[in-house]
Amino acid sequence: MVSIADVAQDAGVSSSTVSYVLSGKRSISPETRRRVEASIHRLGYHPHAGARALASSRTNVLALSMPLRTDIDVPVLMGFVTSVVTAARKYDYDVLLLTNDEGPEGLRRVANSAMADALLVMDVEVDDPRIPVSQSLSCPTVLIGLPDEPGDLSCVDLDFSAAAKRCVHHLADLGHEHIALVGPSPAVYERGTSFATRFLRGFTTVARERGLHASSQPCAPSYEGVRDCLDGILVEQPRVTGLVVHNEAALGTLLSELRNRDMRVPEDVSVVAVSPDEMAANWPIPLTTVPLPSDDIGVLAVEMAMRELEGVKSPEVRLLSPRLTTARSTAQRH
Amino acid sequence: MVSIADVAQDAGVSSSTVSYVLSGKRSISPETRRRVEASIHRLGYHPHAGARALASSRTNVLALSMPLRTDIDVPVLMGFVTSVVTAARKYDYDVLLLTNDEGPEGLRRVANSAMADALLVMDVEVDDPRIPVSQSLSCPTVLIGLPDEPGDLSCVDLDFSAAAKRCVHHLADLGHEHIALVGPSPAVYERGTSFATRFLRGFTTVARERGLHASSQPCAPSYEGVRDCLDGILVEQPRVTGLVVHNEAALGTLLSELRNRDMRVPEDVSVVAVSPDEMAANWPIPLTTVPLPSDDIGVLAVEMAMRELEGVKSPEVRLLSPRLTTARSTAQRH
DNA sequence: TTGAAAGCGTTACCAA
DNA sequence: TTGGTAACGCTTTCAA
Repeated sequence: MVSIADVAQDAGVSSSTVSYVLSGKRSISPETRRRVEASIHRLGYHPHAGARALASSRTNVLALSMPLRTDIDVPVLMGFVTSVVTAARKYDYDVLLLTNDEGPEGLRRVANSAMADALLVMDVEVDDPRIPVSQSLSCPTVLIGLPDEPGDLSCVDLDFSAAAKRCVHHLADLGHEHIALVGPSPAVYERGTSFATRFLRGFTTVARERGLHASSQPCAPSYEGVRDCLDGILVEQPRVTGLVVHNEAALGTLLSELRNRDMRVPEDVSVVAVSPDEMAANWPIPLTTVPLPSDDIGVLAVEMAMRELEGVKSPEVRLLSPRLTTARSTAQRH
Repeated sequence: MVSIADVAQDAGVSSSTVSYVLSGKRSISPETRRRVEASIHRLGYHPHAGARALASSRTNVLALSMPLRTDIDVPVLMGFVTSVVTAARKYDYDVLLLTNDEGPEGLRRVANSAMADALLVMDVEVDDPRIPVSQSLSCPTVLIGLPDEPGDLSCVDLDFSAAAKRCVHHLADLGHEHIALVGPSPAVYERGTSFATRFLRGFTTVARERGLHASSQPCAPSYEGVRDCLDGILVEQPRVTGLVVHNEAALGTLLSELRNRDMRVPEDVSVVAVSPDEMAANWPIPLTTVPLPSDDIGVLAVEMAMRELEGVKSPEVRLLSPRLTTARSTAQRH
């Protein structure tokens, strides 16, 4: 392996000079810099990450803890992951992927053995065991999601309460008086994933404010789940004309089941959905949506981690304002 | 930070002894081992990964290179990723995630800077730029997928040719004489992803052998894509009674579009699909499928990498035999 | 069965 | 603007 010493010898300088050329932490004469860079190139030198980490106590690695579930929407998850990795590279960071099957121990292990400089924790639940562990670790941590007690950990998420409110206002503005929420899978509520609760709360609040008749149903992403959910809604609210869908995985099935029941969108029922950015084109009808900006969230999570690593920023909670893009799936009530 | 020297002092032994207690690379008296382990526990010692990597030239990290596409089926991808991470942990390995937006340079960077011991490359294309790079790296590499020229790299994938054959035989055995293949997105063919071609070839070969009338259409995963694809099939083959679907992302839309056109499954048309393991339950009707065993493939990829790292195994190509599980979506031709 | 000590490749401090 | 040189924390060879 070609080391910094080889480069130094080749360029006729000391190894510390080479190091400084690389890091830019002190000024180097143009001539020296040129020679060093030439040697680096000629010898095909690459710094050794382990040696660097040892000497500088910096790994340039971020650990990303990912849930291991089937009831969560996989494309959304993947959106986070890719945007985190891509954003991290902009800061010359790499990403180590942890899954939750190791439990919170993974975070502890990685932090203790100095494999990563900061921790990103996805899909946090209200009472997530990874939270106390992260807090005990004195390693900068950013949570993607919003637990009840973030303590001094940073959080970033979509403002799901505001998102629900936008959906309800939109339907109310169009004259709908009977609306229903198709929520996430029951399992999501049960394990206390806060975005579900926050969305539901926003939904209920504004529905009441606007004097609407509103109900809500969780919805398993299977065909039966969607069918039962629609049955439930139509029993409780036979006059429903507006649907808010907060369940990306069930959306496709739901739309085709509506058609199956001869409920036309938007003539018979308006549909507004929370949906990943990219999916818009995949539906039979352009959907009015509140996009779930997984890219923005991932990028922001990385940026917040970087700020904390630079020591110039204390932990904070950032909730992104939702946008609502209107399309043909919502219309004035007939 | 508590180091190995601290442990050694606390236990009254040398630091090399502590190291050997940890690695098990030489025998230690029970008494010494006990004392050392007690000290480790008491002081909360954790080995420093960077120092280890520097001294041993082993990182215990695997790099996983992931595509960054929207036309690939995301749940399948995620299946690979999670199974790789989980399997890696069994060998005390962690996984560094690379995306293809950095291009093949990511692999080079990670290997050169000794951030990983081996490379796993997902979703390889026939003429993938990551292949020559990997070959030049003298770093054990396992490809997930099967390129035209694997050279001396290991490969693991489902035997897609055999998978197609099973599907066609199944339909032929049920008496279907006019069948069609709903293939992946055109983009997948265009960029030469070999599984698409291998599947198509298997399909065509057996269809001819069995004397069937067969056609095939690529299919974009959008609603329009599915509609156009079905239109195309019904024009070319109005008498089709059997459909082979090799397009996980389009499957849901396709089923609902069939229903929309009053084509009942399986009464009017039998459907057999290549589909991720877990999805089976999500369809309105239990589907006859050839499961895509992403878990098995991920596990196998890790195992092959481990064998190569142990130096006891030379590169090999492993194609997994497909299973076919029958369900209600395929039936005897009426 | 154990210890001493020489690396591993960088960084960063102290001098010049 | 540069060089010398201690760390950094661990593994492993050589000796005992």
